[in-house]
Amino acid sequence: MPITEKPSVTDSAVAHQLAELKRGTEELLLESELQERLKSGRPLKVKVGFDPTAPDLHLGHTVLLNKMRQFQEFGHEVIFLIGDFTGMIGDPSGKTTARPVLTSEDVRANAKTYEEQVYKILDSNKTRLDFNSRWMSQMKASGLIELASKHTVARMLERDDFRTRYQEGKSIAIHEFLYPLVQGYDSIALEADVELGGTDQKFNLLVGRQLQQSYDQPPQVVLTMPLLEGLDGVNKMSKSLDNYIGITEPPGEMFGKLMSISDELMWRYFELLSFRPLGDIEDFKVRVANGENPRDVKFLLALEIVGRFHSESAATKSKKDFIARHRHGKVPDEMEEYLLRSSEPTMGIAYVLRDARLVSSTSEAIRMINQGAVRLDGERIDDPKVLIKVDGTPRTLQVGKRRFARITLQVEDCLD
RNA sequence: GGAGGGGUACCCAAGCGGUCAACGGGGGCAGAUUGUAAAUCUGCUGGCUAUGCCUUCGUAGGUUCGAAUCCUACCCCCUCCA
Repeated sequence: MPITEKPSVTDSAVAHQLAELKRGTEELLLESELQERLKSGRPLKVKVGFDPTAPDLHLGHTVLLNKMRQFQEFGHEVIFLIGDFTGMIGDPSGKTTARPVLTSEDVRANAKTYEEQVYKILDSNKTRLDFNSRWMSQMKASGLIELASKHTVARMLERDDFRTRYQEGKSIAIHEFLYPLVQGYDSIALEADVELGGTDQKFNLLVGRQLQQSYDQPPQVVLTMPLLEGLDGVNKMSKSLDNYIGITEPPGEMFGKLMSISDELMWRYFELLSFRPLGDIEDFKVRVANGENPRDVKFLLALEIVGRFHSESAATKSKKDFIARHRHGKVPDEMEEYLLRSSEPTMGIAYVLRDARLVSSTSEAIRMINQGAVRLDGERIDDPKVLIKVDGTPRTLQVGKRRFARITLQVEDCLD
C-alpha cells in the first residue's frame, strides 16, 4: 500500500471539476496538464473558434457551447473567438470551396446573431467575444513568415485531408497551410490555456499546442467534443441532412422532434445536451432498466431542452400539447395559418395542401390523400378531388402525424 | 502521351431501339401497430391548368415513325501502361 496524501478539499474539488469537464469529451490532451492548471486555482483562458459565416445554430453546435458553459460555471474565462480573418482562407476541408469574402459589416451582423443565440447557453457576463482580425490584420508579412517557419511541411501532411490529397496527387494550395497556423497563432495571441473544438478540429488544435511552445508559451490543453448525431441517430446533425433541431425552432416542434428520437439516442443526448449531473442520468438508466417507460425519461430531456431555449412554461405547455395530441388525438393549438384567396367558389384540396405548404407539389398532395394521410377538420379525406368551399371559414388541415396548418379560403378581392 | 472502363432519379444500381417516368436495394414519406422509440407488415417515392399533357438517364447535335438504349463531337470520373 503506497502512502498517499490525504486529499485536501481543493484536491477533491479539482477531481470533481475534472470529472465534469471530461464528460462527453472525445479526447482530452493532456489530462495531467489540465489537472495541473486547475490546481493553480486561477481562471483559465478557454478559447473556442467560430466561423464568421452566418450562424444558424442547431443542437449539434450546442455540444461545444455546453462545454464552454461548464468552464464558465467553474469560474474560467471563455473566449468566443470569431475567425473573421481565417474566414478569408476557409478551413481546408478537402473540397475547395471558394469562400465569399465577408465585409466587416457582415461579420458584425453575424457576430450579433451569434450573441443572440449563444447567450441562451453561455453567460454573457463571463463571455469574451473577440475577433482574430484584431491581431491578424496587424501582422506583417515578416510576422507571417516567422509563423510559417515554426512548422514543417511534414507535420502539415500529418493532417488527414492534406495527406490523402497529397497522395492522390490532388492540389493543395499553399495558403491552405496557413489556416492551421493562423488558428494556432490565435492561441498565442490570447495565451490560451485550453482550446475546445469538434473532433474535426483536432489537428488544428494540436498545431496550436506546438506553436505555443515555439513561441515560448506553455502548450494549451486540447479538448475535443464529438459531433452530435442527428435525429436519425446515424449521421451527424446537419442542416443539409435535415436531421437537426434548430435552437430557434418553436417549442412544440422542438419538443416533438426530441420525443421522436430513439431510446438509444436519448442517452447520447442526455450526455451531451443535458445540464443534469451525471448521477441523475445514471439513475434514469437504472429506472428504465427496471421497467420504467423510456418515454417518460425522454419527457424530462425534452422539457429541459425546450425550457432552455424558450421557457419553462413553454416547455410544460409543449408537453401538455404533446400528450393531448398523441394520447387523445387532439390537434395542436398553434400552427401555421394560411389565408388563401380564390376567385372560384371552391378549391381542390390538393391545391390547398400545396398552397399551405403542407406538401411540396400537387402530385405529392394526391399521393398523400390516396395513402390516407390527409385530414380536414379531423375527417380523413380519401378522394383527391374533394373541393373545399371558399367561404372564409377557418379549417384545420393535417398531413401525416406531424404536419398541421390552419387555412382560411377567402374570395379574392378585386384586383386593381 | 498510350490502352481500357464508366457517367441513369436523393444515394447505390439494372436497363442497351418501342410494352421505360425507367427493375432491384438503401434512404425518405405515408398507413397499420405503438410510447410520434425500436422491430414488423403494407403502400408511395418526376411535374402540371391531370383519365391527358410536359420534363428527366453527363452536355450538344444527328440517325429513326420511335432513343436511356445507335452515330458524332465535347465535358467529367476511374483503372492500367509510360
